[in-house]
Amino acid sequence: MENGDLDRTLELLWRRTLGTPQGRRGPKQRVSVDEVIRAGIAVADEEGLPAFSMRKVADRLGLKLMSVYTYVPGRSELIGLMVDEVIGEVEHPPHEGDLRNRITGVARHMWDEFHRHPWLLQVESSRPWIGPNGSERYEWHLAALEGAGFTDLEMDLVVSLIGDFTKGAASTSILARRTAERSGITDADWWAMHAPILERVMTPGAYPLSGRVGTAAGEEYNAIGDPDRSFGFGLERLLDGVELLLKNRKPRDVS
Amino acid sequence: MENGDLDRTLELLWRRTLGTPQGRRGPKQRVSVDEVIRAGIAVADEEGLPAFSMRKVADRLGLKLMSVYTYVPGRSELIGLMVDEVIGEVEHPPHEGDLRNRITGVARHMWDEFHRHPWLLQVESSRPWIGPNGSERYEWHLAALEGAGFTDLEMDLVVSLIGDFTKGAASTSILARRTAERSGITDADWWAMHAPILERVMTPGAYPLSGRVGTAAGEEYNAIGDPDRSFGFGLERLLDGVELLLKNRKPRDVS
DNA sequence: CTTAACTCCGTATGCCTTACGGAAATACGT
DNA sequence: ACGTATTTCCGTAAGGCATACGGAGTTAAG
Repeated sequence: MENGDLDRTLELLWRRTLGTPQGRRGPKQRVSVDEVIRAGIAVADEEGLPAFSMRKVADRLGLKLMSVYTYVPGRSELIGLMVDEVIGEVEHPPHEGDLRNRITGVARHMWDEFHRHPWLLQVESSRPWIGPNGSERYEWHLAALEGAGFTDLEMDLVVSLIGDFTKGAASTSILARRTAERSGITDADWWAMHAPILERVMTPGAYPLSGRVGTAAGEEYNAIGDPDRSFGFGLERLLDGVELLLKNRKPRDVS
Repeated sequence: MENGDLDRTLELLWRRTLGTPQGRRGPKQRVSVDEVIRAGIAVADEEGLPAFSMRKVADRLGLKLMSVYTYVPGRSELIGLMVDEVIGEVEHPPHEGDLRNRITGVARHMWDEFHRHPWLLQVESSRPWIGPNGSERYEWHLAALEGAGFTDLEMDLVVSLIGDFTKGAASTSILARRTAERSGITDADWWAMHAPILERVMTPGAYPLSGRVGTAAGEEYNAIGDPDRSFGFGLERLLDGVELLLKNRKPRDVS
């Protein structure tokens, strides 16, 4: 990616023309960049990022492979456009209630988004493509915390904390769902296949806690785990911890 | 993967022979399964999982591509073996001190492991291959919580919480590191390339909080973020939250 | 009505996994 | 001692992938 592609991709993201206003000669484009982006999202929704290919996008648009490259510079830039598009899909509702409510809203918003488009978890991006919807998202996250008593730095740290935890939890949840779908094997079947072999191979009594806790969890969940419940439980602990940070400080401010 | 591969892979993981004790005829194997696993780890360490290929493993061993398949059933099974091998690399120290100390130890142990072998984050696995080192790891995680006053179910939930958060935070950290290494561009340079374009494209004053907090964070970190610090900060909040769960219950037990 | 600009796409390069089958090497059974 | 079953190593081929490059055809500007 050289500078030309950077300019080009930011133009596409912000739907603005910065350089030469693009000549009008030559054949009309058969589809629009938006259609390319939406086709890309459809492919990724259905098959995940590893199976996402430029050819499949082309097929879906009725174009041949190489024509797609006249709309977007390349695969990774298209993915950047898809991400920003998807962030803009659902309105960011105004924040309401106390801090606890606000943060819960932010975390669940992310959680739902990951489940709507699981491939978001497979996009490897520090240094994201900065688009209008991503920018609005960060602003919305910060707005949830504004006025609660955090320093600016703490606001950034808390946003990271929510994001990291939600990302980790969602990734567990989505992996479990995808594994079940793709393999066509339930957790119970999977365990039934492993148990007899493992019994022969493990030293009996070697893992007492795992046995006890694993059994308790297995009976409660009827599965290896319950990702929704883990997310809910973790979020409550996390909120307790964040509230405590403010409680421990506020008395000093008052005195 | 059919049942033959499951048996075979569990045999390899636990270094045990379950079925027929394998005949001794034919040419000797030129390398050992352990060498294959170590070669795989070396490739993954250097290039990451997406670039990890059976051919590169073969090259490193002085074998031709297809010979590797006489040692392990396939790519994903080899990755399973690599994961368990890597988990066994560093001893699990006995847990010491109070709950806070113990959980911190567990979380930092995971954090370090992810940084030692970043490709662990790219292994997509609910339903992991169950090997001896992974089993010992789960037992060790639970042992950190045993006796603190959790129910069995809570023990499982707290382990998930630590894991999810650490995974999310480590993934941010490693992505930042890898991006910097691969691109050869610092965060500052990256921002210097974007800023002038974004200024032209964003409505001025559209993102007041982002501007304020982003500037504060940028000045503090001299980078987009400080993943180590985020991890430390998040872990403290999380520990506060987990401790609170016990504090709120213990008085009832006493009364 | 020429020509510049643009779209669409064929081809080629160089990756990847893994199914299949053949050749060579080895040790067991007799 | 010798045939034969077994095993290893590997060549080939099928069916994927991104993208560089250049050519053919289409359209609008001058």
